[in-house]
Amino acid sequence: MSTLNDGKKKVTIYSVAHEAGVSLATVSRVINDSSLVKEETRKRVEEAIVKLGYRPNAIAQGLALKKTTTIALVIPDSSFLYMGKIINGLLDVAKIYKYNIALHTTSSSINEMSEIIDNIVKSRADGVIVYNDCLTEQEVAVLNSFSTPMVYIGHKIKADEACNVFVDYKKALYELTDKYIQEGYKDIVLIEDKKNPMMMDELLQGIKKGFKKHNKEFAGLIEIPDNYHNSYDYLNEYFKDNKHQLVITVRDSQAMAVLNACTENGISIPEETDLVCVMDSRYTDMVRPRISSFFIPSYDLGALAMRVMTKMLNDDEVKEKEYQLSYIYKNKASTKV
Amino acid sequence: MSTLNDGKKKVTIYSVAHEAGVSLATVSRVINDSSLVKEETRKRVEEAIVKLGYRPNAIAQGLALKKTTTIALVIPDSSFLYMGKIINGLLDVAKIYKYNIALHTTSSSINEMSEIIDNIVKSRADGVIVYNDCLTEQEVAVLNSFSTPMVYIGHKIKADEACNVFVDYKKALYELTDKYIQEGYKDIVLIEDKKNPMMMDELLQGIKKGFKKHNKEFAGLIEIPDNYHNSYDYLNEYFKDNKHQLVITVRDSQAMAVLNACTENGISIPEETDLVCVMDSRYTDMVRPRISSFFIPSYDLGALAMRVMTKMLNDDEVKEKEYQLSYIYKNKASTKV
DNA sequence: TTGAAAGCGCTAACAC
DNA sequence: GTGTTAGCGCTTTCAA
Repeated sequence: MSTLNDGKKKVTIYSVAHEAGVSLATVSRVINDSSLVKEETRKRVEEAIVKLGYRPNAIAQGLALKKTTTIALVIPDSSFLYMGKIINGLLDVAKIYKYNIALHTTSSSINEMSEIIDNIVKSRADGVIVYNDCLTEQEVAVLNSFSTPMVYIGHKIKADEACNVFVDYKKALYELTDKYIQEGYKDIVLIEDKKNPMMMDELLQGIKKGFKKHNKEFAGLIEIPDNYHNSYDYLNEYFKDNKHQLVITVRDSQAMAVLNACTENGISIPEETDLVCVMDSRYTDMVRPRISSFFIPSYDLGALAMRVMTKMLNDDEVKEKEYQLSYIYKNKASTKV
Repeated sequence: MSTLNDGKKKVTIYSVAHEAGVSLATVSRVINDSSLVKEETRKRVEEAIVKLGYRPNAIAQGLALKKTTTIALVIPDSSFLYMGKIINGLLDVAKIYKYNIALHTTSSSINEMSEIIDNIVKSRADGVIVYNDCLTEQEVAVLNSFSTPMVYIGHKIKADEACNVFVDYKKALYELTDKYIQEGYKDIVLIEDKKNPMMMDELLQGIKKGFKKHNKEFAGLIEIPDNYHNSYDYLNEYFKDNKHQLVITVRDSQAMAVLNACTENGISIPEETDLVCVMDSRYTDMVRPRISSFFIPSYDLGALAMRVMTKMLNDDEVKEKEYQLSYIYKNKASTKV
């Protein structure tokens, strides 16, 4: 009977103004908490708003104010297990500051990346938060030319306009390597992770530095296929003829592939081989033996990134550009040292 | 020296029109691929666009066209491991149709949920894709009153205006239960997952139906604490005095908790107890023994949801409202049957 | 304390 | 083919 919610009633600021018998300017003042509105008028307007079920149109506000209160987030399309915590951190503080998050994922195609940038620019996001390798210098330049504030998660970047939120993986691996060499370990290998080239680079640097300190040279980088099943098959063959004192992997799935391949080839962990997974995940605690790993504060990485972003958006000049968070090494059952 | 990228040059459709010596209407026609533009003019405009680095302002377009080409996605803030694949599927087809995704996560607080809805309405998303339990009927009603197209992922909902994309978990569990009872199993238990009440309900219905078929009554629902560590501790105690023929869990972490707790209490899987994890994940293949599970087509669930959404946005009337995807049972090393 | 009016950048009739 | 103009829904001076 009633036509209240029937058709697509478009309630605008005009409808409210009309209903309340005021001008649209006054309504605008009310919804923006401007103080210069008589209490009585405010009440009338608020009633009209409720009565009509009015919600300000953020798009129109965006046009008028030249800001969208949305932040673009660019992440790789692969591992949501790791990105998940970052996203949670990010969204939690985005909520506090009333920012929306537009999610963009990158697959490897380079062509596609410029489309994403284009998209972000068109959508006039107030800022961009980018994970690691996702952007090239060129793309950063495009963003900069539109003076879009940017924060990088995961590693340091040189771009003038960008802030960085990161963990010092180089240091982590340096310390680990150093410790192991001091314990007399000689045969240390690192399993490559093709999905994280930048991070790999840092890890390698850390290990090399550790070796150099002891006047040795690192030559233990092992390339394996991409996904779990392929890499497991590969390693299953590999460990038929090879054995190492310490194996370091980047992600949990690689560590588990090593664990399974070793076990099935009669190499016991940690008795014969120590195993360390750089990036912690809950699953490293679920397998047996539990896998030693670094706790990476992913949630905080995300939360901090967003916090820094709001800072850039509000303060004109952000003094601090680099924010380093620290890891914690968790010694578990897969290592003797 | 040059001021090209220096200040925040705001290049609008006017700048381009001026640069090309045409009216803004013509520029609009060019960027919208309207055919009625002389080739020569088009070229001139395109050059001006490149020269000035012009990108249409999606916000202004949104205002003029009354659509934003963004879809709001509402998911629980917990497991990105499972949501990850759904998101990937969703984003892949969103890219094809040039839609943006605004990500919203819900924590349990009810208060907060209405804020999210408010936010979505204000942002004038063209549509909303919601995972499972995330919305109450009331909230659906609000969305409907703004005639926002909606698709639900994960289970059937009765809302008139919404489409559903789902997997029939009830049937899956019914079949599983039936098979096991036929094999003579009597002592079957289901571990509760508090994070997925709706899904739990379906699973329970399926099991009960299976029991009823054999004139039995199911009474094996086990409540355990929420996260992995607590539930592992709990189960470690539990399996000191208990043993079952078949244990069913919802997620991989629960299955692994059961696996570890059983093993550490001398209950061997699958010799003494069969273990099934309903929701497949790569990790169920990484532990030993590999855990039997259902393959859930998460990626397709996401992709289909987005596809259905574009359909709703383009066709006025969508005939098909329910889209069922099928699971595949994967019999692995944790089960004898 | 309130209202009138000029944008914000773009699309879409409607003219020419 | 191309230009003119009236919105889209809101914010924000500037007057009153």
